[in-house]
Amino acid sequence: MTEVHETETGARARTRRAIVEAAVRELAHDAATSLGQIADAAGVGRTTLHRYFPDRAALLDAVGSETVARLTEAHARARLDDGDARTALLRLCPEYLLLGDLLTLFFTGVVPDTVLDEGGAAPLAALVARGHREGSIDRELDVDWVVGVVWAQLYLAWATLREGQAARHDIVPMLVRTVDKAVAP
Amino acid sequence: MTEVHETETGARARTRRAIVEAAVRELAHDAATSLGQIADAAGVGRTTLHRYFPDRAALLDAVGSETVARLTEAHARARLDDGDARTALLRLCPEYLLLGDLLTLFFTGVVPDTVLDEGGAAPLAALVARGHREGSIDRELDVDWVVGVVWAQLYLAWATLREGQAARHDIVPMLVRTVDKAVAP
DNA sequence: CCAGGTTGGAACAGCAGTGTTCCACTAAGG
DNA sequence: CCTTAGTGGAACACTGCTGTTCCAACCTGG
Repeated sequence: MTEVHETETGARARTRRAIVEAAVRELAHDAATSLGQIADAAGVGRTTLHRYFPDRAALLDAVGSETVARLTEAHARARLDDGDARTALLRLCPEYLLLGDLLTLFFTGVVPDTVLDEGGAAPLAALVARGHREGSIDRELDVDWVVGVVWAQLYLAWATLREGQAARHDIVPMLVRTVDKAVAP
Repeated sequence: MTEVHETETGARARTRRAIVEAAVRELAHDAATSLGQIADAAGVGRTTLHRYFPDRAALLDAVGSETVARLTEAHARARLDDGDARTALLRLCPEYLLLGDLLTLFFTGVVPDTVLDEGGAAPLAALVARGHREGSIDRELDVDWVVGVVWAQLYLAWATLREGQAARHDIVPMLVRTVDKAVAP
């Protein structure tokens, strides 16, 4: 994790970003997309894609790193340490929802879980554990189960949003409501 | 839907079942498995597989039919019309969980949603609508959202079970508990 | 026992994706 | 202006999957 992509010349950084973003979009839509498809979506030749990412695995790695970075930002914005754990958890939901397609990649396992365990998933588990100690989260439910329920509903919310079956301002209240009720003691 | 596979000679029916079951297992594990992989898992030559299912689409169709059939059985066992809707919904959860890998196929969209809409998914939506009328299910939540929450948690429960991270007798109570709390008014 | 139904293996052509090389083109910076 | 980093396209070999054909072996019931 000592890459210094940020310091590369403008053009390179821009191209790299375009490819990673297109990869996220296309992979979320179909985990088995071809590299050619991703290159097209990025508005870039397949040759160029291979110049930045020698093979599929390298591109997937980059997508993984992107995921962890965006996850970390979301944690910061939700201020997980402020107030009681359940309220913090409900603050986190809309932030996670902003991750969009990354949620799909995370959930469908396109990004290897190992990447995420190394810092992406830990804060949420810690938050739930705090809720257990405080008593703001149902102690009858395993930490893993609570984490799973939150992720599952987030993925559902994103899928609904993406399909255009409901608007964000309709979805978020229902998401928060069902998560709240499910995990409350 | 006028196939008469049941009336075929013993050997043919047995082989056919073995292939479909292996397909469910392998496709749940990896939606992009090759037909050769499925044939191996079924303990059958690839030639034989092609004899029963000319191409991939035909096999997927068969898996879809299997899904609808098993779904219908589950609905019958749960007696969806007995008692109040929320209680019936909670009865349905363990029944659905018995579907195992089929849950994964359903959820990951390996089986085209159109197949399921034609009879697989309707009863659940109808049940939730009844719950809304009765008042046993939270009216603040869309029917679609409630259905989604149930499916998402079922999938989570099955995934946890399949990974061996928890036993069925630990999972089912938590599943029922979170579904109940989430959908209760 | 033996004829018909059933099977598996080998071999084939076709296709799509991958990763590579090479070369010509462009545009931005010194 | 002219160098140079960055790019895209064409072509290539290679791999793995698909769907097909053909044939030898096999049981299994009559």
